[in-house]
Amino acid sequence: MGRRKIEIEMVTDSSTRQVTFSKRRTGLFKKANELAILCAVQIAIIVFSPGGKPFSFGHPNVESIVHRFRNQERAPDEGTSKGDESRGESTTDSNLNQRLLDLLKRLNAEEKRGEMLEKTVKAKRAAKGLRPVDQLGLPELGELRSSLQDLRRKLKDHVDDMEAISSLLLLAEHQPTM
Amino acid sequence: MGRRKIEIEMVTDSSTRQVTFSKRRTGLFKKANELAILCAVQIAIIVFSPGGKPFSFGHPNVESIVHRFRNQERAPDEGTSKGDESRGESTTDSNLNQRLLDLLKRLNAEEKRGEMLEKTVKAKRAAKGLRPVDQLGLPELGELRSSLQDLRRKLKDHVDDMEAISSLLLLAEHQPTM
DNA sequence: ATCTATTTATAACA
DNA sequence: TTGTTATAAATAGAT
Repeated sequence: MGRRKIEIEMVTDSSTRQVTFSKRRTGLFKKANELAILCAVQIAIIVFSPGGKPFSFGHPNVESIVHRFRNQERAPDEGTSKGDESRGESTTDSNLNQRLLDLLKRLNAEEKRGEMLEKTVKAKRAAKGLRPVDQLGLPELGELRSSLQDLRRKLKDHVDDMEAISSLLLLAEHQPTM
Repeated sequence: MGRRKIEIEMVTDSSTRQVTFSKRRTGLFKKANELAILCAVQIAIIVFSPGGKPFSFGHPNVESIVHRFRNQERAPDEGTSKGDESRGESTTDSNLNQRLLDLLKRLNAEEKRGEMLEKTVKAKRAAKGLRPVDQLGLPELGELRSSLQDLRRKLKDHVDDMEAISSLLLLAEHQPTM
């Protein structure tokens, strides 16, 4: 979104990183605020700056949301009359989210570990227009794929879960240098 | 960012609102993920869907971040070699952030405590188009305003602090039922 | 779920 | 840092 496209990897220059953090944090909070108003929902964000300083955003406030989350309360903002359906999903969803993050972290770690892998992937991408995740053959990436397939199997009947998968795929596509 | 520009106000159509929520939540989580990687920082997001279902994102995970936030720990993610410089700032900034949160909590508490106050405020709002915070006259709210003015005075020369003020004002404007 | 026309967010710069 | 601008991205409405 700037003069140039940048890879999603740690910004090496400390100064630039601080600027990026400030600008993107502002943008993120703005987006969160819009989401809260547009959809009339509660949302909380906590982020620590590169220097370890805490910043937070909460609509209506962080504390109440954290509390509600911890108690896994599911008081309907506006009952969509799908009471039963939504009840069991929350836990599942949290688990998915966590797993999604774990997978992303591993993927990211793999990338940085092997330059060879990166080159291979790029070469393959250049040759065809296939999606990166499906092109990888190393054990670790195969494991990622297996995890995805696993997730898909287990979530066949859960709409929100399918949503989680798409999120994972979306994020995976944007992992740096793939 | 779409075919048309939309106003930031609750989407009235329930179906459209759900779609908007899904799309923007995905976008928000993606942005959070990028921020975490680009700046090597910890971040957590908790949001409840219009149906009351919880969704969360955490890098590395929600729990640890919430915990760190609650204990107001300021362990430096990575020393930017600006030891002295960043040392003094973090405390100031954290204090501001904390104060901001405290003020918001008190404001929120006041709302729930007095129905009378709420009605008065609503009546005043209906009468004119002024911002809520500036309309209140009760001791507690006057105190909030004083705090804001105090903050502004003390922070004249600090950019980050001005940012904190704008955040506070932004949040204050969106306090529920005011 | 996909596909564009547009609106936004931002990486470089100044 | 505070603003400006050229581009990359996000997304509203429609398919």
